[in-house]
Amino acid sequence: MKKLPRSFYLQPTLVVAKKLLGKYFVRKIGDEILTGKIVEVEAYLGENDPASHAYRGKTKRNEVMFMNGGHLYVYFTYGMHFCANIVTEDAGKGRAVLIRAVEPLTGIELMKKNRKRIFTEHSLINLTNGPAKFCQAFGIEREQNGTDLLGDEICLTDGVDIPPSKIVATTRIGIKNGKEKKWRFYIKGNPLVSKK
DNA sequence: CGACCGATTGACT
DNA sequence: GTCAATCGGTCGG
Repeated sequence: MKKLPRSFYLQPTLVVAKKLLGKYFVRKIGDEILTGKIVEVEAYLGENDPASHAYRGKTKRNEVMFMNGGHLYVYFTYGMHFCANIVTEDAGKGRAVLIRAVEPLTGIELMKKNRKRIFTEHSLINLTNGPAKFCQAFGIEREQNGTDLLGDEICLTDGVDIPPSKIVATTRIGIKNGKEKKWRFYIKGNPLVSKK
């Protein structure tokens, strides 16, 4: 599986968001390799987007969003959860794509261990079908904020091709401002897409 | 400095 | 369906 080059992340954010569907998110923890196929994302367009953390400019919290594309922006919210974003475009833009859900492929036992909830049955639905669940399963916390996705710890690789007819565009979840924009994308019919 | 609230989740009526 | 958990960022006084 080929690692995505820097140039992939420097494309326009909405293009990257759609192309991220079907790509593999790879996270190395010691000898274990966790892999998940990205099935749901949301785009946040920096200074033009009132829902984005970068809307009011660069701060200590969101400075990673203003690095050049191909870095990981991790933020803490609701006093207990982490969410992970893929930074896009050139430095200074403050744009990123939130990973909302992935389909577990490898390292599933470790993902289960990382999640507090106990998974008895065959169903893996609740393992990674939400932005904070995905972070928990993949062990992504404050420490991973700013990680370069061209390094060894975390990277993205070519996954499977998703034809445009399988991509659904709809409004984003859990925000108040800018909620009319259809900047949430997911793979049609995939059972791991988060619901609401 | 204090009040409010969030790119959420899971437990409970 | 409702709601608490839990804390750091942001905004108003």
